[in-house]
Amino acid sequence: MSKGLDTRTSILDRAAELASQLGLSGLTIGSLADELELSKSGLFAHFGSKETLQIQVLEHAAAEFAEQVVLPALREPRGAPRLRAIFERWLDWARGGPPGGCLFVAAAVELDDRPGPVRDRLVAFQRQWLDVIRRTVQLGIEAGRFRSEADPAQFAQDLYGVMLAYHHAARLLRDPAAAKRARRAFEALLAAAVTPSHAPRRGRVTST
Amino acid sequence: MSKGLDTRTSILDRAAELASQLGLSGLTIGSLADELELSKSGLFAHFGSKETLQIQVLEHAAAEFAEQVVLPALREPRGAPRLRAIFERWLDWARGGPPGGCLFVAAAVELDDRPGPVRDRLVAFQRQWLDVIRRTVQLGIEAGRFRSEADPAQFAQDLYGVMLAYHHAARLLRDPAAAKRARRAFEALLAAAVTPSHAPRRGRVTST
DNA sequence: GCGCAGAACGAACGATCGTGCTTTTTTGTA
DNA sequence: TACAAAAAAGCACGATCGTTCGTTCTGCGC
Repeated sequence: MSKGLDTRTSILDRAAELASQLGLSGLTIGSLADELELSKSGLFAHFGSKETLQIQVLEHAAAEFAEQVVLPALREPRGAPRLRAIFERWLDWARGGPPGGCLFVAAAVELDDRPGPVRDRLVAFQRQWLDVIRRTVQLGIEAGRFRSEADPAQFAQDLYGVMLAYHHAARLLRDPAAAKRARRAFEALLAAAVTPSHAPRRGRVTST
Repeated sequence: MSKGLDTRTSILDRAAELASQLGLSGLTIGSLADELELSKSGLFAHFGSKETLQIQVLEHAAAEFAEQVVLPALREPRGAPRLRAIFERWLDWARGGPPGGCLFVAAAVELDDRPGPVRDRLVAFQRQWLDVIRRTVQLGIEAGRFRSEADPAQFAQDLYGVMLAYHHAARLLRDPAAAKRARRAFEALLAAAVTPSHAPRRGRVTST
């Protein structure tokens, strides 16, 4: 049963790439099969329905996201270092990963009002991820490294905004300064959260 | 030639709604015609191709955006009031407008790597809009209301992030606190930009 | 070597996609 | 009121969509 899993994995790999460019519904079984030099029906048999395929693609991408972003970041010491690791690895994910940008960003906009199990699964993943960010901030507060007035949920939404703005500036507008500005925005966010005694380590962040 | 323009307008109205939910490529001529109780070919004759329809939809939405957001905001006095008007009207647009959220957000993610005239038109619109924000900040600086170190381009990307994060939190996650957090993020952004003598008028923004 | 399960295939299905035609209906005006 | 122009409809096309079915190939335990 190793052969089946092998092709299944390579299907999901390529499917995630395609979906990040064309969306989960723009992803088509026929063209996916062509690219992998499989028959449509042979590929189809692995999943049984397109909806199942879409969910498995999300699942597959989430596993990789956890491996490349979440888990390594959580190994960093709590407080600013861990937050910075989250940000940098997340940025790398959005930058280097698939050619079509982050699959979750594409899926989030595509599914935001299309009810169904695919959307439900995506929402669950996003909530999980925001929870990781929130808990990281909360832990930093409890450790005395972040101000007690800092708001974890606010920080999480703000950080998400930094990443989405990067995605927009870099991918749609092809702005070469997008990453630099994302970093500056993140540092400003972080500087506002750390306690004065743990002043920012990097150069002063004056603008915005 | 009034009748033709009438139906054409109502086609574009409904098409913009549909496209905000299903995307510009998810938008389908057949279903659009059904909803408007037109024949597929009758509707099609107005545009000649689906690509033209997509571009006209963008054009149509951009005109409405200018009318509802840009122009009114530019009538406010320069500096913080104008910036606040931009933000609030933009937020209203994303909130109230079409049932599927902001069409430009959907299109931005959908088209970010699908070259062609539709993408080109969208990029032009987005650049224009970011330019308005940048110039607004720049004018505020020149008027002495914003710090001279403030970075207009940085502010524009950051503000875009606030809006995108709102969109994500409100539309995908159905977070009822999304708008409140977006406002807080905006006020923090603004507070960091205004000159100390023009201190924030609203309550102190401590968190984040 | 035989038999069996899983994997892949080829062909076909109904539906719908965007897009051409030709014909009919509606509209504005002389 | 008649008539040209514009708008809408009707019909058909090739392609592609997701899906189903029966068949063939492949690898592995007995």
